[in-house]
Amino acid sequence: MSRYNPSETEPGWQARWEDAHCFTALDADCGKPKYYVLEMFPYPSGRVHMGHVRNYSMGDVVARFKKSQGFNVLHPMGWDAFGMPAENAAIEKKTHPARWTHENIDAMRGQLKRLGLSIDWSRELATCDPSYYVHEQAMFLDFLDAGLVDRRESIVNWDPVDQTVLANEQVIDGKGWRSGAPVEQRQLTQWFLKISDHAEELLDALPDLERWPEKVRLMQTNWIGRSQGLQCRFELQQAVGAIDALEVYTTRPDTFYGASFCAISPDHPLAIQLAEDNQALQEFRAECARRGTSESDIEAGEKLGFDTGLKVRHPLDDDWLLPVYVANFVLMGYGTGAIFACPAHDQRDLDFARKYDLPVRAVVRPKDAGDDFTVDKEAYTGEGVLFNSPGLDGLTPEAAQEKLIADFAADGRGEKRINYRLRDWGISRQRYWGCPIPIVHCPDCGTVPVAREALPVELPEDISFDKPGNPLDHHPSWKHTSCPSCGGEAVRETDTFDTFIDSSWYYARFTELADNAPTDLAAADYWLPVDQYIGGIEHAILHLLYARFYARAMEKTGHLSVKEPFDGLFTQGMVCHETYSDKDGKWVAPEDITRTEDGAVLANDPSQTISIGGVEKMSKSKKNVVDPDDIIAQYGADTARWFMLSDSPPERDVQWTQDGIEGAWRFVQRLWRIISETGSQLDLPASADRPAGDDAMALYRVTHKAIQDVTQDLEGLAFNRGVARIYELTNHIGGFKPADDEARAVLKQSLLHLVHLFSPMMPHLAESCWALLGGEGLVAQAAWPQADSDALVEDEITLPVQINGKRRAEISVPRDADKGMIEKVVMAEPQVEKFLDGQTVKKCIIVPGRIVNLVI
RNA sequence: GGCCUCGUGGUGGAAUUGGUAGACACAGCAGACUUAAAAUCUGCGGCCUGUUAUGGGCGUGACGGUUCGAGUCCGUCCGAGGCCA
Repeated sequence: MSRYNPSETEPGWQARWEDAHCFTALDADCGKPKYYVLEMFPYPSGRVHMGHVRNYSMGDVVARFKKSQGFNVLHPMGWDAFGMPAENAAIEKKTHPARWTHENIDAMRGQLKRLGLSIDWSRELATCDPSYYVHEQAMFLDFLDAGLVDRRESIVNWDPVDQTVLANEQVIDGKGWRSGAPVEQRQLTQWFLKISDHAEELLDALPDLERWPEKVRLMQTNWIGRSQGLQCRFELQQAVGAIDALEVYTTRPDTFYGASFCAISPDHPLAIQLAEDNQALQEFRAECARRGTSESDIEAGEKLGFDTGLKVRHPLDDDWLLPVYVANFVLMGYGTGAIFACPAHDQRDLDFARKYDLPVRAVVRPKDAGDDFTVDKEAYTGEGVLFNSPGLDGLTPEAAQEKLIADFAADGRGEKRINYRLRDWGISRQRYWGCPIPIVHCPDCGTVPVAREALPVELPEDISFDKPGNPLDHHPSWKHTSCPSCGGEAVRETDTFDTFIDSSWYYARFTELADNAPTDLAAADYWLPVDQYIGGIEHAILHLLYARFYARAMEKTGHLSVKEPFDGLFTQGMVCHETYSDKDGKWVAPEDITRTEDGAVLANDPSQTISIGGVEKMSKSKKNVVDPDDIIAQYGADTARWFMLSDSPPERDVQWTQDGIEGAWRFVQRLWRIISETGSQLDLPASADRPAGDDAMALYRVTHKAIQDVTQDLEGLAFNRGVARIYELTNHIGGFKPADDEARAVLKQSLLHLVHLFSPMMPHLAESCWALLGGEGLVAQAAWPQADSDALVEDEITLPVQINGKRRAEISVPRDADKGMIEKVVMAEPQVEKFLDGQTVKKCIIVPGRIVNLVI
């Protein structure tokens, strides 16, 4: 008996699939329902990692399963090919970003092909290819015409290491999401996409995304951050130039009578004006800029204030004057950049008030507290009732807010405002390796769009990375051009797009690689929305929110008919591995160690003990990575895929272990052994009919139960459960001894079904087994088996019998037995009699088909 | 600090969604085959008890509650993780 050798069989089957064009998506008129499976496309870093293997294995199971079920499946692959690492490689390795990227793509395409994924490679695309980004540039001009684009000066997050601007979403804990460097504040002219105009729409549509994880919808809800409040004027006691009042936005107008001071952002026009002839305030503003203004910085950092000496009148009491501070915790980008502070009911305000010795007056008290309620070091933000507030006492904060907003609106002193935390999306990046922004700056005409017939604006190839900053800006000739409007001398925009733009529409591009438009509407209408999108949870906010916005922008400009690009979303967990470190604390790779009974030692020097650390996400920096190529070479793609899908639920993290991969490998061999040994003795046609013999019928039942369960599991993306069902079926088949030809024919059919059921997970092994059993054609093209669910209904069923909720016996009754009959059988059961011990049954609960419970 | 998710054997995890807890797998132990090992096959396996059996008690982070019945629903607490602060 020969072992199954994946390195011999797998490339052969991959060639067969390719020759048969198995995975080429058909046209809309093929007569089949469509199904679009998409996994988040990879960045071409050069190597496929285990996270990719898991992600693409899951997508491939869905694609193969749906294809087998008769759908016209679209399962494409492409490359998120612009971005910083290519430029870093250019600097470090002196290779051109384009060359580095294309070499990486070639290497990774080979790796993905070795995994045996059912991808329609005819639709492959790379975002760095001018044939892709030409459409991105054209759409940008469309967006410009449609009023979706803005260009303005703004304070931006500046990454001093990457020398580029970052969106708020790309700043994590005050640091650049890629470089990890502390982010600085700078004033720059930037291009923006007006995503904040769509904040309400993006928020309102979330509940309809029923096939999205609740968690992702919640994260987006929080990110969009809707708040409702009052905007009103606080009159300045004395005007400063043209400024005679502060426009204040507050979500807590109910706390007006607890007002202690007003605070404005360091970037507020009033602060800027006052600073003109105030050296101390100038220094204070500089200090705030240096400290950063990301929300978490401010929350964690010290609250700083600068007393302007100005006073404003309280909106509810002309005689009540409040001091005006410039404060670092007030953001110009949120609301109006000016707040009134009620220290008793806001922790930041309280910290500030205690520091600068300002009054603290409580106006909301817990329901069971008295009017002597005060606040010391912790602001009271809970529910309660108002007090110390003439005309509002006794109301809940919510009721008081509504009343005040209504009152202010009625006499024109203020208005209700809905605010969103979501900011416009700054898309300018001072980088070379990105899509050029198709704009020309003319000294006479201003910013002028590049003529459509002149697109694409291609990146120059001859560039140098000798200087920091943007190579496009340093290029000797590229940026010099003529104005599309007046024909005079002008310069090109040297910024390129944020790469999140590239990934915001690739799902639409896959539906048809049209030559002269971003999308072919008919194709896009047919395929979109994506039926199942699969990727990492780390993209819950950035990519998924941008893509949702972009689909709306494309819809508005006539490039799409749908607003929501992804009907079903699944976020898979990470691949983790134990970490190892030597006595100096340096990370050690798994292949360099040997496990011992009580720990681990260095493989090439067993005298060196290695300490075993926690199980963490595979990462190069911790060296706890396993290379998919090594695994494929040793065990084959099927084994790697099977292991990635077994055991752990797909949304959770999975731990890569040597035992686990070997277990999967043994199962591959076991399947091959059972099928080839048993199959070779079954020299007769398979029978799909219900058999007469008891043993054969039992096997038939088990097989059809497995078909039913696996189908359901794959439908629900519960790959680990499907795997368990396949193990179960294999165990049954492995132990089955056919007594006659009928049983042999059923066994043969069971084997074929078994092969079919595991084929989405282990497609190569399945083809080998299918061929060996004499299955027709390729499994990859065979129709998914139908469960004979009628056969699963047993005539006799086993019911557990509980007495006072504890299981005491089991009875066997006909499936359709009525309650009276069940009760009779229960009472006749010796075990039951023993436990009843003559006591009377007070109540007899019978749930047909489920359980019997006697209460005594 | 707020919101959300999750706590089940030595381990990863099942549990028809309120109805026999621990499927399936990994690791382990015992046996068969073998000169031996590997591979393979068979069996055992939550904990305690001991009248060795189709027995009893306990058992899904902790404590309460609802229910004939709770891993599942509710409340409080403890712990882990995530998001927003």
